Amino acid sequence: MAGKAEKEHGEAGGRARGIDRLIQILEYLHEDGRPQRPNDIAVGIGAPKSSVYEIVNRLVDANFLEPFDREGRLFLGRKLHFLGAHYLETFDLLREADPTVAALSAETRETAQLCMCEGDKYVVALAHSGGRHFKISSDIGRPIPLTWTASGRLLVADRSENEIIDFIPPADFTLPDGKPLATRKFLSQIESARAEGFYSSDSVVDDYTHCFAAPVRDRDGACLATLCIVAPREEAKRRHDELRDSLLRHAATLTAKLGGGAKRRP
Amino acid sequence: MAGKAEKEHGEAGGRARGIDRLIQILEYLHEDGRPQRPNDIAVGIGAPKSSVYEIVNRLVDANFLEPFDREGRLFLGRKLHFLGAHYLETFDLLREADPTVAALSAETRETAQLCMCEGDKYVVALAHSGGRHFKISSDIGRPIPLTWTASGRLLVADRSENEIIDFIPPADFTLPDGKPLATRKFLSQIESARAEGFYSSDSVVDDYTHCFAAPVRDRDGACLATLCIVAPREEAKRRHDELRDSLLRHAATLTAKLGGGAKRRP
DNA sequence: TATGCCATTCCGCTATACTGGAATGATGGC
DNA sequence: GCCATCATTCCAGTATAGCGGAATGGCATA
Repeated sequence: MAGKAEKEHGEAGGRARGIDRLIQILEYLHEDGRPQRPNDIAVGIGAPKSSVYEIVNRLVDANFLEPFDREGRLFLGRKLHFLGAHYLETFDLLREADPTVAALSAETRETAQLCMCEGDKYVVALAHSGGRHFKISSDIGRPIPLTWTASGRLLVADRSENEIIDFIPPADFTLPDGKPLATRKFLSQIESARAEGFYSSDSVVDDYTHCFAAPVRDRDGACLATLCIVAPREEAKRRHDELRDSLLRHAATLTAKLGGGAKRRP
Repeated sequence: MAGKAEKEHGEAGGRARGIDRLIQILEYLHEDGRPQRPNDIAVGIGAPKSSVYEIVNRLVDANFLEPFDREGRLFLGRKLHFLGAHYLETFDLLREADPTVAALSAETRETAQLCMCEGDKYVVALAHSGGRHFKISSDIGRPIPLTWTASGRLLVADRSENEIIDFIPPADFTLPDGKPLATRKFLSQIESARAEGFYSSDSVVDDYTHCFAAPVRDRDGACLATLCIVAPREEAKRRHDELRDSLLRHAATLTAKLGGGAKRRP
């Protein structure tokens, strides 16, 4: 589960099994983000065309993929939405969190998200855009280095310094602009996040947003996820305290709903 | 694509391919609705245990399945949520409809849904529960005969009588209580729904709700989906006109949004 | 501790799914 | 119209994925 010795499946070498091809195809479309032809997919994942055509047809039959246009492009299918919705209903954290995220977004009129670790990366698990149609970032489920986000500081804050260094891939200490993030600096930011139970910073992914993050804890006090607000920098500065308070209040409510809130784990 | 000569994949006979097993497993968990052990899944879909264990492990690695408890039960995984969310963003109708469904639900304080055809069946594609926590029906994506629902009348109303009879499997003219639905009656209900641009009736699936449905149309006037309200029968009777008007208004807005030139992005 | 039941893992065999490459079809430029 | 280019489908061979069955492990109850 942890992020160390991750066995690679879609590996090079001999022939691959259908299952792995299937997973590759879905993940590829998800990551690439745009509808593609079977041929493009084959090239994209480096698989034989004949195999991809064969599997893709089966996936269309099952509504895991869906025809997108008349040029033969395909994209993720409706069935995935159905399965995903079912997952949400069953998974306590997200089920409970969804109304909270919606309420926070409605109250602040900014984009609100629930973020989590996925392996050694950060992902947005839920998002509600604020009133303005600024285009919700909406990269739900797209993994990003933990180091790039305010939430990341909180998500790793339960670990010791050594564990953190061990946990985060060295490559992730390079920011999107190519500049390095000093380990020492990162650790001290984490220390501050841990102490405050809150962290906020300008996004390093874009040039115009500021992100506020607060931890959502289980009953052992472990940080399961972060609730966060993404706002234009202007707005974030002007309404800093208001947004922070709103965020902290909702995060506390959600933690309470989950039966959490105790201190640290034993 | 239509619902006639559907080639069966998970069929009996020789050995099955992994892809088909995978799809079977996910659909089985979705339909059964509760977390299961690999062994239960194997029995449930009638597949060899060794195969299911093997595939299930791979699916857990890929987060398509997720450990559910410490007794080894598994359920649909987070990745499915991510893929499903991505589908939603890309699919105009659902992306546009989501705020409408939310608004309708908020305004009426009843459960609101967007329903569509899936092959020759009816499915709920989006749902927002009303204020009360009556437990949202929330069978998102679970196929139901079109004949069982108010929405079904509208969803087939674009077809001729012969086409309808041809389209709907004979078995679906049996209602959940085992009684038959007369073809003639069904057709005349459709005629009425078509004329009114609205249909409402008590649910035949349960004994305490009433369902209001209105069409959402594309620019050619075809019924893409229905917007609907599910309310307790008491409430539905008392607030009948109010709920109908609210529904029709939102359905018209949504139709306008889509007809205004909504297009898919390349 | 012994016993029975069931879930899970292990293992060798072989039917077949995946593949490479070639044939066919579609598209667009000239 | 006639190529050139690329997407898609067809096909036969073989590496291997899926299978059955047997071994192991877990967890009760006696």
